[in-house]
Amino acid sequence: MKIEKPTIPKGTRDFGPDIMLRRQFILNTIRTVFEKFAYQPLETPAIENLSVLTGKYGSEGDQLLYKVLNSGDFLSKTDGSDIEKGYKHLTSKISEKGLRYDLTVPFARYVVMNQHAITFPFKRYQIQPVWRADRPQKGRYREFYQCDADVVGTNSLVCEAEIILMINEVMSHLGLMDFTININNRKILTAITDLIGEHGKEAAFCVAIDKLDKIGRENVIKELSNNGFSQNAISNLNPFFEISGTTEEKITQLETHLKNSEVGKIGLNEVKQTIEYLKDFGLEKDHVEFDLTLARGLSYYTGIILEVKANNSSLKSSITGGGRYDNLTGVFGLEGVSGVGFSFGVDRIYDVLEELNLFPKEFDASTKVLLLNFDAVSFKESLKVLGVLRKSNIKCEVYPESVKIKKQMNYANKKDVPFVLMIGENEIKEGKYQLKNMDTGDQKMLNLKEIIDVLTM
RNA sequence: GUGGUUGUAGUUCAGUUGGUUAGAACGCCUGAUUGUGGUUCAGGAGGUCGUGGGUUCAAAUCCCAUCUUCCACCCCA
Repeated sequence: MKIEKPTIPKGTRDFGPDIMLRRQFILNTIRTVFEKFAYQPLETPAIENLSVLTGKYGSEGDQLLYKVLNSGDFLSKTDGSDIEKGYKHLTSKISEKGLRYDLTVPFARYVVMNQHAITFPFKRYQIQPVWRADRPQKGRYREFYQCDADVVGTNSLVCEAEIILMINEVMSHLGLMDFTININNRKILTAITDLIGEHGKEAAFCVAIDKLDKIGRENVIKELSNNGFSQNAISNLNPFFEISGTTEEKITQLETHLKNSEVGKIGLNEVKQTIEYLKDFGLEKDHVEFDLTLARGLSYYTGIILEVKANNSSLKSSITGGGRYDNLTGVFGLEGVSGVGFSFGVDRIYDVLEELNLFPKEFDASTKVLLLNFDAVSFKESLKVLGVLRKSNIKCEVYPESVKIKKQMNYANKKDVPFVLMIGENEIKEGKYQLKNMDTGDQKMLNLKEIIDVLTM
């Protein structure tokens, strides 16, 4: 049999111990903050019925769904003509399940299925991997974690404000101080599309305007024009391009421009109210910047939208995003449930922290002391000592085989174990053990109590 | 889905216009040192040159296909 080198699928990654320690640091930080804000945990299955997933992310999104082939004879429901009808038709016949694409849609599904048991407003957080059949590149993976927190069943803008508080708290715990929370409101974008006379073309408008900082004004105009926006509409857009200044200044300018649009005024008020709440919370620096060009792709947002980017990072894409959706559960038959949520992209946050060298030096997760294994008698005594040390919550291990001391010491060095404990014939006789500090090379004969004192210092 | 890019030892990489037995560093193993590590010294193992096909007297090197890596576009965390 030919031996082939094992590989992992494109866009997926293994997380070795050193990486996992850092990931857990991020994950634990996020989880702690979610729970402090009274969000409750939820997990949903990795695979969902395709009917739950399809049509929720736009036509592009459907392309990026991983479909799971029916088990058993997946061809049993097909015949030759199905192939001729094309792959989309065939897919529906041979695949009924798919990997989840995000955590929001499964959450909506959960809310609908459990509406009678849920007390609204319902605040839940969910930290699980999601999968997208995208082509991988910088900051983009096919399997990645999302950390979502959503509230459903309330329109209160305090939720939006609390999201901004949570983002600030998480970032500051992670040591990432230089970031920007861009916010906007879908209603404002709807209003602008209406005001320039292109009612209903909001989606195309959003996609184009979102790229303003990336491709520039000329190219945005070109793209709008290509998408059927009239010359007149595009020139009507000019005043909006001129909006600038601080968040307050931008809002003031927009108030003039949007005075004839009901929906625009509502959207603007939502932004103002959210910022007002932030002041009430007493947040000193909120990192919030109003950004009229922020649109975000997902089709279900209807109110405030937000996106977080790390400044001074080579990663230009967002590390956190979210917004309000008025009717997410509507597609599953539950109308009138408004929700707002956001999601931390752990994998991207990891990349940023790594690049900016912001990870704490030590995580205190490795072995504190290694017990050397001299011979059978020493080993037996070691097991007793291990039990005592572990009762004192000391991370410890014995080298499992009685090999050369050099090799055992080397093991301690490789794992950055700060202490080794030598339990040999002499030590057992004396009832004291040699504790060696691997950094300084010092070693002392100590009794168990003294050893525990040193190790728990 | 579109365009580009990458692949040689466990790892990071050299490898001339195609020409003997494909190299280095680090890592690994053994010994100097049978109860004391990091350092040093001596020695050793380790490769179907991503895979498959083609051109050639001769291919890591040239051509084709395929997979893989990374980057950009579309879109997104």
